[in-house]
Amino acid sequence: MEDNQNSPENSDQSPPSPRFHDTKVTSTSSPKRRRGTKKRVVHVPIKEVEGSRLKAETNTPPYDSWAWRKYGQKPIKGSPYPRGYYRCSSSKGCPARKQVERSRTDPTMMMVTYSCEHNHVWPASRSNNYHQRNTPPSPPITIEAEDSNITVDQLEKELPIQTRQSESELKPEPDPYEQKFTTLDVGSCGPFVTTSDQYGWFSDLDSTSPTMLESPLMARDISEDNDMATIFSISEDEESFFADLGELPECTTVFRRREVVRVLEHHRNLAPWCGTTG
DNA sequence: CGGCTTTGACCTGCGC
DNA sequence: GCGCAGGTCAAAGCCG
Repeated sequence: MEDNQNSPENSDQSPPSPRFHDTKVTSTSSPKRRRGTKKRVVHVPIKEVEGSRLKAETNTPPYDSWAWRKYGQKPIKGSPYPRGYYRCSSSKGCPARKQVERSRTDPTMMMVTYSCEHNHVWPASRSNNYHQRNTPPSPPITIEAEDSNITVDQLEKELPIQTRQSESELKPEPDPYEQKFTTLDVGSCGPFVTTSDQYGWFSDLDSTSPTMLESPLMARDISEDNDMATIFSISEDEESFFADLGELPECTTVFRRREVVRVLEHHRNLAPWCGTTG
C-alpha cells in the first residue's frame, strides 16, 4: 500500500510492528473519525447511477471524473445496506476519500460522502485509466461546502441551470457569466465547477450519470448560510477573497453562478482541489 | 502483469 | 474501563 510502507531504518530494534503500526503513527492527526476532516454528503438518485440495478445494488459509486479505488466495505448498523469505502486513486498519496451507501431513509438514493483532510493539488494528469475515464487537461476548480447535505432533485428545482450544451448550442445570454457557465459536477471531494472553454474535457465525458454531471449541486441559495454569505461578499472585497481562496482549508464552498464564474475567471490557473492551488 | 475488488481482521474513537 | 461500531489494512483472487 502506498500509504503504509514500513521504513526499514526504523525497524531494527523495534518489536514486530502491529499491522497498522506505521499507518496509525502517521495518521495521528487523522484518527478514525476524522474530527478535523470536512465532509460533505451528496444524495444521488440511484436511477442516475451508472449501470442501473445491478450496480446500484452493489453500491457502485456514482460516476465522476476521477478514479476511486475501493478499500473496504462495512455493514452499517441500522442500515440494510453496506457502506463502501473509496480512496482517490487519481494520484499517489491523494488524501481524498469517499463513502458510498444507500440512503436508509430513501433506498432510491445513494448517499455519497466526500471527505478530504489535507490541502491537495489535483493532478494535472492521471496515469490511471482503469476505468477508461477521460483525463482532464487541467483540474477543475473545486468548490465545496462543508457538512452540507443536499439532494439533487432539490437543487435542480431551486436552480435550473444550463448544462452540457455544446458550444454551438450555447446561446448568448445577457449575462456573460451565465453564458460561460456549463456544468457543475459532483466530483472528487465535491462538485466541480467548469466552464465550456476552460474545461473542454468535460464535454467529452460520457455522461452516464446525467445528474452528476448536470446538477447544480451546491448551487443552492447561500443567503441562509452566514458563512457562505460572508465568503461571497466579494463585490466588496474581491481581491482579498481571491487572495484567500488558495488558502482555504480543505474544501471551499460556494455558490451562485455568478460567483462561481467569477472565481473561474480570476483563477483560471488555480487548482484548488480541496482548497489549494496548483 | 498491473491495478482493482473482496473480505476478514485489526485499530481506535466514542458512548455508557 | 469496556464494548460497540466505524474506518482501514492487506492478502488473495479477479479482470482487462
